[in-house]
Amino acid sequence: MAAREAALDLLSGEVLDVARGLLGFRIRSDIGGSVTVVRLTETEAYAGELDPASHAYRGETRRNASMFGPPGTLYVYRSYGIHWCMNVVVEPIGTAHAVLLRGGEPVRGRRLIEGRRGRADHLTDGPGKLCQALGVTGEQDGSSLLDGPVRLLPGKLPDGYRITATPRIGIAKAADRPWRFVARPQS
DNA sequence: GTCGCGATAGTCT
DNA sequence: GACTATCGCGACA
Repeated sequence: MAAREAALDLLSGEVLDVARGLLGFRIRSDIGGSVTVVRLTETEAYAGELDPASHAYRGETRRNASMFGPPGTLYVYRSYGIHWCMNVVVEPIGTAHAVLLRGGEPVRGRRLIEGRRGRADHLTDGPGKLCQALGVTGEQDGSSLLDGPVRLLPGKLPDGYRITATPRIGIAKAADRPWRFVARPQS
């Protein structure tokens, strides 16, 4: 199966399954003439208008418009006025379900990532850091993860990685739902 | 390793 | 005018 079809197949599922299933997938960005790749190890599910913690809970606005697009759309927003955070839109158009990409491990372009981050550790272990590492900004908001500058490539977690579910981070509403998924080497 | 705190500006009430 | 789907730093253990 081609990469595009494999990614679309996953994105057609239910948002919790997508959030879990994205672990091990890779994000490839081709921005500013340079390619960087990160393998995903941390995601969170947001259930659109059904989820008080979702940006889409109160319906469509200027900021969240791309959440209402087709599966595979990239939703990028500014967090705390400083950072960028990226989401993968899933399920049919209009449901505004999405998966926040929170963290990963550098696979390719490590030197470029270190340059963008301005340091050599903690490169991609947080949603703002992940976007900075990949060079993702509001310019990519609304682009397609299937054939845009930032793409989703199928992949598997390294041997020995285990997935755990925990409550989502940094939210006040619906804070009890264990919709954050983290993959770590078995300890 | 954990905890506390300030920075910062767009978005919505 | 209030509230963030965060980060990096310093203090402490």
